[in-house]
Amino acid sequence: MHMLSINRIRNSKEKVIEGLKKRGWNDDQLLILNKIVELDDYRKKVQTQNDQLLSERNRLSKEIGQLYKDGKRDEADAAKKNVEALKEDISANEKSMSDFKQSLLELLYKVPNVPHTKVPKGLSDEDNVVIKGWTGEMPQLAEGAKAHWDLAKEYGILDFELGVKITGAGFPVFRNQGARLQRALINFFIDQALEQGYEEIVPPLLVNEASGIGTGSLPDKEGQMYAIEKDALYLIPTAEVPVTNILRDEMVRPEDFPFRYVAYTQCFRREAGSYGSDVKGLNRVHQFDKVEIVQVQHPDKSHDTLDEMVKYVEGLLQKLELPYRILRLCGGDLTFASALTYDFEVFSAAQKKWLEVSSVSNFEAFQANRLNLRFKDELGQRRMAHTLNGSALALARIIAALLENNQTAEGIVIPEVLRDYTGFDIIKTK
RNA sequence: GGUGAGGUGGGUGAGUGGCUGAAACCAACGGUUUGCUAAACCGUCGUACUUGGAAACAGGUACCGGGGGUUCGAAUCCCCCUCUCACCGCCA
Repeated sequence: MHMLSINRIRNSKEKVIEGLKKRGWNDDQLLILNKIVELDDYRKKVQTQNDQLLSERNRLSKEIGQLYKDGKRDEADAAKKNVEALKEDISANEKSMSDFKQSLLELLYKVPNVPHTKVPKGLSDEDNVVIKGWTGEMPQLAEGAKAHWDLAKEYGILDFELGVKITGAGFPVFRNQGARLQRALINFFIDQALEQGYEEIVPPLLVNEASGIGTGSLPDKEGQMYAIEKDALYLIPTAEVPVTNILRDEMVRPEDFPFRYVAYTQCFRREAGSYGSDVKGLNRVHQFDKVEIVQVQHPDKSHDTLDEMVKYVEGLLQKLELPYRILRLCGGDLTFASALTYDFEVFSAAQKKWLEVSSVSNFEAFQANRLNLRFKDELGQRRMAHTLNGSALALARIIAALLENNQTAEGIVIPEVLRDYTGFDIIKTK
């Protein structure tokens, strides 16, 4: 879990409260904020006290050294007794300080990011606001149009059963033109990002614990990540994890803003507990491909950057000629770390369903607090950088929509922009 | 997997119990000099927490890979962990 800085809770409590209410926090839950400040007050008090004791100990120790040099053994031994008394107090203080810190952290980890003022109130996805709906034509499918899992079979491009045999449910096997379509999309997305000036990254797919904590993927309560216990490593659920950690524990130069990274990776999600029609076919799988964009930006500019990223993702969907809509997530649907998130959904015509294909978020300083990602501003003050990321895009569901929307009597038509990448313009049966 | 050597500030690298928050050099920043550039010279130059202060700043504490221990006192001694490097083994 990421966290809010205590100072933010101290200094702008009203705004924090207002924001958390948007997430549906009630008065009882809000009491946590008071407890946090209270605990921190205690911590400060104890620390100040302890620092004085340590200061005293240091002073006496120096004296003892001097006394020994001067050959005044008796006086030195007497002074030692004094220090020993101090030591008991010190260790008691330290114990209570670490207890305070522990409880403080436990509380802090429960507090999600404060939603941006633009975030609408609401408890569930029903309260998300469509800020841009689809006004164009919807795909006109012939009678008997098939869902992508049936098309997959018919054209021999995607095999779910084979995946079950090799690994288990949720690990589809792409083959033939399906495999090539997948690779074409990856290259198309990366090339598009490169044109925008993103730096391409090929990160590790396994991360250590520190990286998992840095982006808030750990501690992993829901068991969302695949863990390799023997080596204390985790399979990444998204490229966000390794890529955002590039700048963990760094003090960056403000003139280097924005940092812009694009990374294609496979993503692994246990999706524990999910079931039903939502998980059919490519709608939700344990392993999928995704091209992710990550930016690290100056706090004053991060929301402009968010808008820019939203526009960029929108452009991708336009080029793929997919019907899409953009949603601004309400407080209740916002992820724990996000201050403002836009979701992109494409219409998958045969399922008659909107499928989420991208989520673009500004985490503001929430992640940076945990990542310890800072910069020195014009005044020499240290400040937390803002982090943002977005899928651009997640492949599995894009393929689902492409297959369904572009099916014709002749075969599945490949969008214009992808043809140079696929090397064919239609998927046909053998 | 085996053996050996190491992790010190942005970098290189001194430092084997008190005078070391840490030499020196490099980089960086500010300044002097200069027609400009370079050079030279002078100065500044870690982070976190905390106390006082509106602030500039001043004080205190902690930090030399991480954790624990010995000691009046630890970068320095002891234990555990971890990472890096080298060589060997295995291997895409």
